[in-house]
Amino acid sequence: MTQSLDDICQVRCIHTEKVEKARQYMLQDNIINSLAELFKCMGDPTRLKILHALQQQELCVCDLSVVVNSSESAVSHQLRLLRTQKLVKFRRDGKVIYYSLDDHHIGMLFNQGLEHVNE
Amino acid sequence: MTQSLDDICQVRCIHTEKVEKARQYMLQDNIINSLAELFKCMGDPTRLKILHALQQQELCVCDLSVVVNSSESAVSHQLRLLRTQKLVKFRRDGKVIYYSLDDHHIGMLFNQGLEHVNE
DNA sequence: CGTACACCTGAATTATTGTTCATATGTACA
DNA sequence: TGTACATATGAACAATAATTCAGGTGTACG
Repeated sequence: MTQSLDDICQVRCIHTEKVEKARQYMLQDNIINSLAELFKCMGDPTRLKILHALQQQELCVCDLSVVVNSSESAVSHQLRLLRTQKLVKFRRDGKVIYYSLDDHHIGMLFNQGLEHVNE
Repeated sequence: MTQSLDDICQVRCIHTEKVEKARQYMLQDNIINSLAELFKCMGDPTRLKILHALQQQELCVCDLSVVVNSSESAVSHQLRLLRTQKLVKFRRDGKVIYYSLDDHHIGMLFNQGLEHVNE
Protein backbone atom coordinates (compact mmCIF):
# COMPACT_ATOMS: atom_id res chain seq x y z
CA MET A 1 0.00 0.00 0.00
CA THR A 2 1.35 3.38 -1.01
CA GLN A 3 1.35 6.27 1.40
CA SER A 4 -0.31 9.37 0.09
CA LEU A 5 1.68 12.56 -0.01
CA ASP A 6 -0.64 14.19 2.49
CA ASP A 7 -0.07 11.45 5.03
CA ILE A 8 3.65 11.93 4.84
CA CYS A 9 3.63 15.69 4.70
CA GLN A 10 1.40 16.24 7.66
CA VAL A 11 4.38 15.13 9.65
CA ARG A 12 7.64 16.22 8.07
CA CYS A 13 7.29 17.92 4.77
CA ILE A 14 8.12 21.57 4.23
CA HIS A 15 7.31 22.56 0.68
CA THR A 16 4.27 20.55 -0.27
CA GLU A 17 3.85 22.01 -3.75
CA LYS A 18 7.52 21.59 -4.64
CA VAL A 19 7.46 18.00 -3.47
CA GLU A 20 4.32 17.30 -5.43
CA LYS A 21 5.89 18.82 -8.53
CA ALA A 22 9.07 16.77 -8.06
CA ARG A 23 7.05 13.60 -7.65
CA GLN A 24 5.23 14.16 -10.90
CA TYR A 25 8.52 14.87 -12.65
CA MET A 26 10.22 11.78 -11.21
CA LEU A 27 11.06 8.96 -13.62
CA GLN A 28 9.76 5.43 -13.15
CA ASP A 29 11.79 3.17 -10.89
CA ASN A 30 12.73 0.75 -13.64
CA ILE A 31 14.14 3.55 -15.77
CA ILE A 32 16.06 5.00 -12.84
CA ASN A 33 17.39 1.54 -12.06
CA SER A 34 18.55 0.90 -15.63
CA LEU A 35 20.25 4.25 -15.64
CA ALA A 36 21.93 3.47 -12.33
CA GLU A 37 23.16 0.17 -13.77
CA LEU A 38 24.65 2.01 -16.72
CA PHE A 39 26.52 4.53 -14.60
CA LYS A 40 27.54 1.87 -12.08
CA CYS A 41 29.09 0.00 -14.99
CA MET A 42 31.16 3.05 -15.79
CA GLY A 43 31.97 3.64 -12.14
CA ASP A 44 34.93 1.28 -11.89
CA PRO A 45 38.51 2.13 -12.92
CA THR A 46 39.15 -1.23 -14.56
CA ARG A 47 36.01 -1.04 -16.67
CA LEU A 48 36.68 2.59 -17.55
CA LYS A 49 40.14 1.66 -18.76
CA ILE A 50 38.64 -1.11 -20.85
CA LEU A 51 36.10 1.26 -22.36
CA HIS A 52 38.70 3.91 -23.03
CA ALA A 53 41.04 1.45 -24.70
CA LEU A 54 38.17 0.25 -26.86
CA GLN A 55 37.37 3.82 -27.85
CA GLN A 56 40.56 3.72 -29.84
CA GLN A 57 40.51 0.22 -31.34
CA GLU A 58 39.06 -3.25 -30.91
CA LEU A 59 41.06 -5.56 -28.66
CA CYS A 60 40.95 -9.17 -27.49
CA VAL A 61 40.67 -10.24 -23.85
CA CYS A 62 44.32 -11.11 -23.67
CA ASP A 63 45.39 -7.70 -24.96
CA LEU A 64 42.95 -5.96 -22.63
CA SER A 65 44.25 -7.75 -19.57
CA VAL A 66 47.72 -6.42 -20.34
CA VAL A 67 46.50 -2.91 -21.09
CA VAL A 68 44.44 -2.57 -17.92
CA ASN A 69 46.92 -4.59 -15.88
CA SER A 70 44.46 -7.12 -14.51
CA SER A 71 44.05 -10.88 -14.79
CA GLU A 72 42.31 -12.35 -17.82
CA SER A 73 39.65 -13.82 -15.60
CA ALA A 74 38.93 -10.49 -13.93
CA VAL A 75 38.75 -8.79 -17.31
CA SER A 76 36.46 -11.49 -18.61
CA HIS A 77 34.10 -11.00 -15.68
CA GLN A 78 34.07 -7.25 -16.25
CA LEU A 79 33.47 -7.72 -19.96
CA ARG A 80 30.46 -9.83 -19.21
CA LEU A 81 29.00 -6.95 -17.22
CA LEU A 82 29.79 -4.51 -19.99
CA ARG A 83 28.19 -6.87 -22.50
CA THR A 84 25.05 -7.25 -20.39
CA GLN A 85 24.70 -3.48 -20.17
CA LYS A 86 25.28 -3.21 -23.92
CA LEU A 87 28.37 -1.07 -23.52
CA VAL A 88 30.54 -3.38 -25.60
CA LYS A 89 29.99 -5.84 -28.41
CA PHE A 90 32.27 -8.55 -29.74
CA ARG A 91 33.10 -10.59 -32.78
CA ARG A 92 34.79 -13.96 -32.97
CA ASP A 93 37.71 -14.62 -35.27
CA GLY A 94 38.81 -18.20 -34.82
CA LYS A 95 39.85 -18.65 -31.22
CA VAL A 96 40.16 -14.95 -30.59
CA ILE A 97 37.29 -12.70 -29.53
CA TYR A 98 37.57 -9.02 -30.33
CA TYR A 99 35.71 -6.49 -28.22
CA SER A 100 34.66 -3.00 -29.23
CA LEU A 101 32.31 -0.26 -28.02
CA ASP A 102 28.68 -1.02 -28.73
CA ASP A 103 27.27 2.42 -28.97
CA HIS A 104 28.29 5.99 -29.65
CA HIS A 105 26.63 7.17 -26.42
CA ILE A 106 29.35 5.51 -24.42
CA GLY A 107 32.12 7.56 -25.95
CA MET A 108 30.08 10.71 -25.45
CA LEU A 109 29.38 9.87 -21.82
CA PHE A 110 33.06 9.23 -21.29
CA ASN A 111 34.10 12.54 -22.81
CA GLN A 112 31.36 14.48 -21.06
CA GLY A 113 32.55 12.99 -17.79
CA LEU A 114 36.12 13.96 -18.55
CA GLU A 115 35.06 17.56 -19.01
CA HIS A 116 33.48 17.58 -15.59
CA VAL A 117 36.55 16.05 -13.99
CA ASN A 118 38.81 18.61 -15.67
CA GLU A 119 36.58 21.28 -14.10
CA MET B 1 59.12 -2.12 -10.05
CA THR B 2 57.22 -1.95 -13.31
CA GLN B 3 57.23 -4.84 -15.72
CA SER B 4 58.22 -3.91 -19.22
CA LEU B 5 55.82 -4.68 -22.01
CA ASP B 6 58.25 -7.13 -23.54
CA ASP B 7 58.51 -9.14 -20.34
CA ILE B 8 54.75 -9.51 -20.18
CA CYS B 9 54.20 -10.16 -23.85
CA GLN B 10 56.75 -12.86 -24.24
CA VAL B 11 54.32 -14.97 -22.30
CA ARG B 12 50.75 -14.06 -23.07
CA CYS B 13 50.29 -11.17 -25.36
CA ILE B 14 48.93 -11.48 -28.88
CA HIS B 15 48.99 -8.12 -30.59
CA THR B 16 52.07 -6.33 -29.34
CA GLU B 17 51.67 -3.21 -31.46
CA LYS B 18 48.00 -2.79 -30.59
CA VAL B 19 48.75 -3.17 -26.91
CA GLU B 20 51.59 -0.66 -27.12
CA LYS B 21 49.31 1.78 -28.90
CA ALA B 22 46.58 1.31 -26.32
CA ARG B 23 49.06 1.86 -23.51
CA GLN B 24 50.19 5.16 -24.95
CA TYR B 25 46.59 6.24 -25.42
CA MET B 26 45.62 5.27 -21.86
CA LEU B 27 44.77 8.07 -19.43
CA GLN B 28 46.65 8.57 -16.18
CA ASP B 29 45.41 6.59 -13.22
CA ASN B 30 44.36 9.63 -11.21
CA ILE B 31 42.19 10.86 -14.08
CA ILE B 32 40.63 7.45 -14.58
CA ASN B 33 39.99 7.25 -10.85
CA SER B 34 38.31 10.66 -10.70
CA LEU B 35 36.17 9.71 -13.63
CA ALA B 36 35.25 6.43 -11.96
CA GLU B 37 34.27 8.35 -8.81
CA LEU B 38 32.02 10.57 -10.86
CA PHE B 39 30.21 7.71 -12.56
CA LYS B 40 30.07 5.69 -9.35
CA CYS B 41 28.31 8.67 -7.80
CA MET B 42 25.70 8.49 -10.52
CA GLY B 43 25.48 4.72 -10.24
CA ASP B 44 22.97 4.54 -7.42
CA PRO B 45 19.18 4.83 -7.81
CA THR B 46 18.74 7.05 -4.74
CA ARG B 47 21.41 9.48 -5.87
CA LEU B 48 20.07 9.49 -9.42
CA LYS B 49 16.62 10.34 -8.14
CA ILE B 50 18.11 13.17 -6.10
CA LEU B 51 19.97 14.48 -9.13
CA HIS B 52 16.94 14.20 -11.35
CA ALA B 53 14.71 16.01 -8.86
CA LEU B 54 17.31 18.76 -8.61
CA GLN B 55 17.39 19.07 -12.38
CA GLN B 56 13.95 20.57 -12.10
CA GLN B 57 14.23 22.76 -8.99
CA GLU B 58 16.21 23.27 -5.81
CA LEU B 59 15.01 21.28 -2.82
CA CYS B 60 15.83 20.91 0.87
CA VAL B 61 16.90 17.66 2.51
CA CYS B 62 13.50 17.15 4.03
CA ASP B 63 11.74 17.52 0.67
CA LEU B 64 14.26 15.26 -1.01
CA SER B 65 13.79 12.50 1.52
CA VAL B 66 10.09 12.46 0.68
CA VAL B 67 10.65 12.65 -3.06
CA VAL B 68 13.17 9.80 -3.16
CA ASN B 69 11.39 7.91 -0.40
CA SER B 70 14.41 7.45 1.85
CA SER B 71 15.30 8.56 5.37
CA GLU B 72 16.65 12.05 5.92
CA SER B 73 19.85 10.60 7.28
CA ALA B 74 20.38 8.40 4.24
CA VAL B 75 19.71 11.35 1.96
CA SER B 76 22.11 13.50 3.93
CA HIS B 77 24.86 10.90 3.56
CA GLN B 78 24.24 10.68 -0.16
CA LEU B 79 24.24 14.44 -0.50
CA ARG B 80 27.63 14.59 1.14
CA LEU B 81 28.98 12.28 -1.53
CA LEU B 82 27.37 14.34 -4.26
CA ARG B 83 28.81 17.49 -2.71
CA THR B 84 32.29 16.00 -2.49
CA GLN B 85 32.15 15.06 -6.15
CA LYS B 86 30.85 18.54 -6.99
CA LEU B 87 27.63 17.25 -8.46
CA VAL B 88 25.47 19.41 -6.22
CA LYS B 89 25.86 22.72 -4.43
CA PHE B 90 23.78 24.24 -1.65
CA ARG B 91 22.73 27.47 -0.07
CA ARG B 92 21.52 28.09 3.45
CA ASP B 93 18.36 30.01 4.18
CA GLY B 94 17.86 30.11 7.93
CA LYS B 95 17.52 26.56 9.18
CA VAL B 96 16.85 25.17 5.74
CA ILE B 97 19.53 24.13 3.27
CA TYR B 98 18.61 24.11 -0.38
CA TYR B 99 20.44 21.82 -2.78
CA SER B 100 20.78 22.24 -6.52
CA LEU B 101 22.88 20.85 -9.36
CA ASP B 102 26.40 22.22 -9.40
CA ASP B 103 27.24 21.91 -13.03
CA HIS B 104 25.58 21.68 -16.43
CA HIS B 105 27.59 18.55 -17.29
CA ILE B 106 25.54 16.55 -14.82
CA GLY B 107 22.28 17.20 -16.59
CA MET B 108 23.88 16.35 -19.90
CA LEU B 109 25.35 13.11 -18.56
CA PHE B 110 21.96 12.21 -17.18
CA ASN B 111 20.19 12.82 -20.48
CA GLN B 112 22.88 11.11 -22.51
CA GLY B 113 22.53 8.10 -20.23
CA LEU B 114 18.78 8.12 -20.69
CA GLU B 115 19.20 7.95 -24.44
CA HIS B 116 21.36 4.86 -24.10
CA VAL B 117 18.88 3.20 -21.76
CA ASN B 118 16.01 3.92 -24.14
CA GLU B 119 18.03 2.14 -26.81
C1' DC C 1 40.40 -38.05 -32.27
C1' DG C 2 43.38 -35.28 -28.97
C1' DT C 3 46.07 -31.43 -27.67
C1' DA C 4 46.65 -26.39 -27.37
C1' DC C 5 44.93 -22.07 -26.73
C1' DA C 6 41.62 -18.08 -25.98
C1' DC C 7 38.11 -17.29 -23.29
C1' DC C 8 34.21 -18.12 -19.97
C1' DT C 9 31.99 -19.33 -15.57
C1' DG C 10 30.73 -20.54 -10.61
C1' DA C 11 31.95 -20.48 -5.95
C1' DA C 12 34.54 -18.47 -2.31
C1' DT C 13 36.90 -14.62 -0.34
C1' DT C 14 37.72 -9.99 0.43
C1' DA C 15 36.71 -5.18 -0.20
C1' DT C 16 33.22 -1.46 -0.79
C1' DT C 17 29.02 0.59 -0.24
C1' DG C 18 24.30 1.93 1.59
C1' DT C 19 21.46 2.33 5.41
C1' DT C 20 20.24 2.79 10.18
C1' DC C 21 20.63 4.41 14.79
C1' DA C 22 22.20 7.50 18.09
C1' DT C 23 24.08 11.74 18.72
C1' DA C 24 26.02 16.26 17.40
C1' DT C 25 25.84 20.85 15.07
C1' DG C 26 23.87 25.12 13.76
C1' DT C 27 20.09 28.40 13.32
C1' DA C 28 15.69 30.72 14.77
C1' DC C 29 12.81 32.38 17.95
C1' DA C 30 10.41 32.71 22.45
C1' DT D 1 19.34 31.04 27.69
C1' DG D 2 16.56 27.24 26.30
C1' DT D 3 13.75 24.77 23.15
C1' DA D 4 12.56 23.31 18.50
C1' DC D 5 13.82 22.00 14.16
C1' DA D 6 16.74 21.06 9.84
C1' DT D 7 20.66 18.87 8.82
C1' DA D 8 25.17 16.47 9.54
C1' DT D 9 28.03 12.83 11.22
C1' DG D 10 30.30 8.46 13.15
C1' DA D 11 30.03 3.73 14.10
C1' DA D 12 27.95 -0.62 13.12
C1' DC D 13 25.61 -3.77 10.29
C1' DA D 14 23.87 -5.73 6.02
C1' DA D 15 24.01 -5.92 1.19
C1' DT D 16 26.84 -5.76 -3.16
C1' DA D 17 30.60 -5.96 -5.88
C1' DA D 18 35.55 -7.19 -7.49
C1' DT D 19 39.03 -10.60 -7.69
C1' DT D 20 40.96 -15.09 -7.42
C1' DC D 21 41.03 -19.91 -8.09
C1' DA D 22 39.76 -24.05 -10.18
C1' DG D 23 37.65 -25.97 -13.64
C1' DG D 24 34.79 -25.80 -18.15
C1' DT D 25 33.61 -24.25 -23.36
C1' DG D 26 34.51 -23.82 -28.02
C1' DT D 27 37.64 -23.54 -31.93
C1' DA D 28 41.86 -24.73 -34.70
C1' DC D 29 45.00 -27.80 -36.24
C1' DG D 30 48.04 -31.82 -36.20
